[in-house]
Amino acid sequence: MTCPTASPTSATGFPSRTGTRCTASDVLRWFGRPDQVSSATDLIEFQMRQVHAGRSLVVEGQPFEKLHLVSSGSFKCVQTDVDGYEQVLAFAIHGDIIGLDGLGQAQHRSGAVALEDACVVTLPIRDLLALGREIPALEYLLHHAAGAEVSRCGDTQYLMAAPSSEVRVARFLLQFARRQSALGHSGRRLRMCMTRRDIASHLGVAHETVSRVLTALDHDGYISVSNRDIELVDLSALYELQRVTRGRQSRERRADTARQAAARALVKAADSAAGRLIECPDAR
Amino acid sequence: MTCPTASPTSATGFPSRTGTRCTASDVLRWFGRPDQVSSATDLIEFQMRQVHAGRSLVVEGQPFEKLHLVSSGSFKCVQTDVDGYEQVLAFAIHGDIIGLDGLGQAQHRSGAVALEDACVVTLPIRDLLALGREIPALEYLLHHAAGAEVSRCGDTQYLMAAPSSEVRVARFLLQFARRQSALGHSGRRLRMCMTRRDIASHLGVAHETVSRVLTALDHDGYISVSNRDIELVDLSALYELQRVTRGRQSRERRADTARQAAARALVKAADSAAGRLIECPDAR
DNA sequence: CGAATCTTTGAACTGAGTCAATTAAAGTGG
DNA sequence: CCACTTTAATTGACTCAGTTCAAAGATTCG
Repeated sequence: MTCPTASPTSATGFPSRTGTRCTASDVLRWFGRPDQVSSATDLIEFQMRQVHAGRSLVVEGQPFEKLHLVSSGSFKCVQTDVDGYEQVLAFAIHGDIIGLDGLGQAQHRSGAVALEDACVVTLPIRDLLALGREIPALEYLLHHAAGAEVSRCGDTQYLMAAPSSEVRVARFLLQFARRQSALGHSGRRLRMCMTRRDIASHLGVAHETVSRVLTALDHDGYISVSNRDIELVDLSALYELQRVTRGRQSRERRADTARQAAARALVKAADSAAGRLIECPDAR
Repeated sequence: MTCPTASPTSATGFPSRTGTRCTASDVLRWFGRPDQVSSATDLIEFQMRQVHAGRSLVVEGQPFEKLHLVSSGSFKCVQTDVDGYEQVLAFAIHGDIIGLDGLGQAQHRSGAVALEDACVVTLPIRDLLALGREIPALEYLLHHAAGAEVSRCGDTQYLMAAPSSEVRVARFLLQFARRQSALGHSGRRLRMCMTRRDIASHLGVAHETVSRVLTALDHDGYISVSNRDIELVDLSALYELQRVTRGRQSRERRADTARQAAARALVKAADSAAGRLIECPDAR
């Protein structure tokens, strides 16, 4: 869930200090619906909560009582199987809502762990539903978040279905970049707070492979990796690479042809096509 | 989304003829909430629609206006990328709600194609939301469906993240069986209406691999494949196989040891563990 | 009955997993 | 603040599961 019209100002202007309370007006502005703000929404307050790096915000099996709107920091959403293997389902950043898997269920089936010190707005589901009856914008917000969550699952599956690990990583980077830029952040310079192992789990590959692919993409000039900071150097080339569904070319041929001028034209054509799964993030 | 307390009687008793209208009471009973049925819900009618095999119920990019409750038949939910590659996101059967990806969005991002002649109940979202205000059970139904959809995404990711294709297929079969048995159908004898290619797309493997794995599982006595009818012969062995997360044994060793008596005990132990991702379906 | 699609099977190649060892980074405690 | 421990990341070598290409059956449908 990203805010479609968020400006950098509103992003930074959002309250993020612990102990601070946050009004429904703040939340609505945050989601790009300042027109829905009223004196009534000014009076509705939600609690904010700080979560330290490595701590769980939601635990698997916990009764479903509230949703969490990420105000700052980031989380990984995980599901642990009987043998203790941790599957990373998603990464939640700024503006995402955590806990939607519990909607209408008795308990959460996935947990959420903070990847860095973070701050969330707590939205008790009972309150939210009650308020939603009087303030349609709040009800809409919930539905929008749920729909977006389902949609994003499709993106993730598309990501995981890629035949080569190189493509998976490329798609992951582009998806991540796109979400960042939708929030008014840089879509080129990315801070990856998660470990390589987390990324690997999310993509369904070995963590060594993630490491190798990142190194390879760096060598080939697609990206620039420095520890957990990744810069997308050649966005259009990366976009081309990510498109490969099957029977991809060898790295040499790609470097010679695909990455040339033609790429840019193709990106534009693809970008304007309807129903695209991954958009090429704007240069910022 | 499956009905937790559905009995075979209520399943077959649900109206499924085209042209028939279906009341909110029918829908509530269908979802195991007969206590919520009232004279008011008797008066609310929803249209039913028949969809022939191969026809689209929802098209990608279509404006979001309604949800569809599958009354009979089955569907595949798909997302097509710019190059025409079709990613199968899920299979919807009896009792599932199609179109939740559009909730709170302007349009659908995934489509739905009937795998066989099917019948659905059309739930216009405007009506549903309006009715939800007066009849909380209907609102709850929507939320429950949305939460279940998100949860199921986790299952699918777990499925796709499996390191070996054998495990992916095993998990897929068990998931499918579990959903069938939750509806009061057999969890052993499965009718797979989708093509091998559809399964392959959903699992993120080559369609040849699906074919090979099914043949292998048949030879090893796990299942019995006859065209699109698959019988799960040894459920506990299949459950054991599915658990393998990494570094699996060779097929011979498995056949010698794991499939023996020990398996059954392990299944029971695992079955009672909380938070399991895939339950071992009951024998029916 | 023929065309199209789906399914199975074979053979060859290779990408990615596994194991292992080294280096780097991030905590921890004195 | 530095030594020490622990965890994360990188890199190499080896092996094999799974993709790809190809071609032969089976099934479905008009």
